[in-house]
Amino acid sequence: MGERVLPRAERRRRTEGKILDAARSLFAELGYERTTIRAVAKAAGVDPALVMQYFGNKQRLFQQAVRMTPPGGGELGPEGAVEHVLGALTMKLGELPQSSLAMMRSMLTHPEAAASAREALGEQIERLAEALPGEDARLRAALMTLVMLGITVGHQLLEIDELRGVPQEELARLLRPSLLALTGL
Amino acid sequence: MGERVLPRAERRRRTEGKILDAARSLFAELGYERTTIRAVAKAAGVDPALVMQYFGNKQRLFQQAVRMTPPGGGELGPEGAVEHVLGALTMKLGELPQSSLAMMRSMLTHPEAAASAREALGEQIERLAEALPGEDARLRAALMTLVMLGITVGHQLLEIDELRGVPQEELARLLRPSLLALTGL
DNA sequence: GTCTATACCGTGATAGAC
DNA sequence: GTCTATCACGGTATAGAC
Repeated sequence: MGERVLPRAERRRRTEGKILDAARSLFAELGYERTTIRAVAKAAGVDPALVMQYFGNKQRLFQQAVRMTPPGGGELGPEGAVEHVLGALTMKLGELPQSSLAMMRSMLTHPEAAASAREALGEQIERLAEALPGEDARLRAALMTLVMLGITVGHQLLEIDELRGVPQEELARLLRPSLLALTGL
Repeated sequence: MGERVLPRAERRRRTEGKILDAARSLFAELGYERTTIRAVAKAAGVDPALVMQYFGNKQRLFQQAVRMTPPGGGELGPEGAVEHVLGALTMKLGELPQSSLAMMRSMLTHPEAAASAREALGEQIERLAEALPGEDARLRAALMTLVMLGITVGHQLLEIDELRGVPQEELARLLRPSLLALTGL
């Protein structure tokens, strides 16, 4: 036989991609427990058993779906750190990668998501701490990170009324003095 | 027959109490989905079907377990509002009522818990907004509330390393200027 | 009235048929 | 390489024992 138009490796890769896209979307919307393998398969247009075949179990499907390359941060002073943190807000409403939303959505109820969240937050805390002066830089960095976590959770996941439709620049403007106060200057 | 030592109404009340205590504890630790009726029943020392008999379904058991009387707040100015918000931190580590933790634990993955959380946060936002000046009092109040939500989630539920063992007074000291900056003074 | 036993359906997971 | 059969577990409904 001649060369196939779509080599099996390529075909497999595309199918995996469809499954992961569907999984990210459902995990982000429903969280780990309420997302069923069967629903992911249906959304991806494949057989449920195929999902198991590819990813082994639900847990590994989740891991693959939320896998993220943490953006490496450069060097910056306290003010730069504040702007960097606020920058997360300036992504427009389509915004945060679905993988982040999926991880956050499940971080309080799924142990694996909690571990991923702790790790991701820990990295951000460490990066921020390097830009802050003083003994308690890590503690202040942790508080800054959790402040933004609270805003993001309330805005993106809980969809608190008071924040609906508020432009991100407005949020950044209101939060900036608050975060600066946490830098310890 | 003479008077019963434990009238059935009293006996029933105690059984319900045991079930609700067990439910609160498990919901707070595991969240809604991972908490099973069977596990609640076992922890309470009763038959699983009895839980159904009393509460109808898991959803209503959850509602009863997280039911809380919101503390009515008095009148206060912006500084008083900040201290009031910070006061939530000063509860010692045993701390937040388990009903609150149960609600927060599930608020991102269980629709009913999300509704309860939105309602509870909305009440606090409204109370804070009354103490703040300016056009955007409600927005500022929402941000203050979400700031505290982020800290609480990171501290109590995610158990972020950097906050472990930090005295609540220290947290309050670091956060006070940040919250004051949000009052819009 | 209070509680127990049992059965049904959906979900994650495994083994094996086509 | 894809799908079916089957199992264990959890939410739920019902029957009936005490």
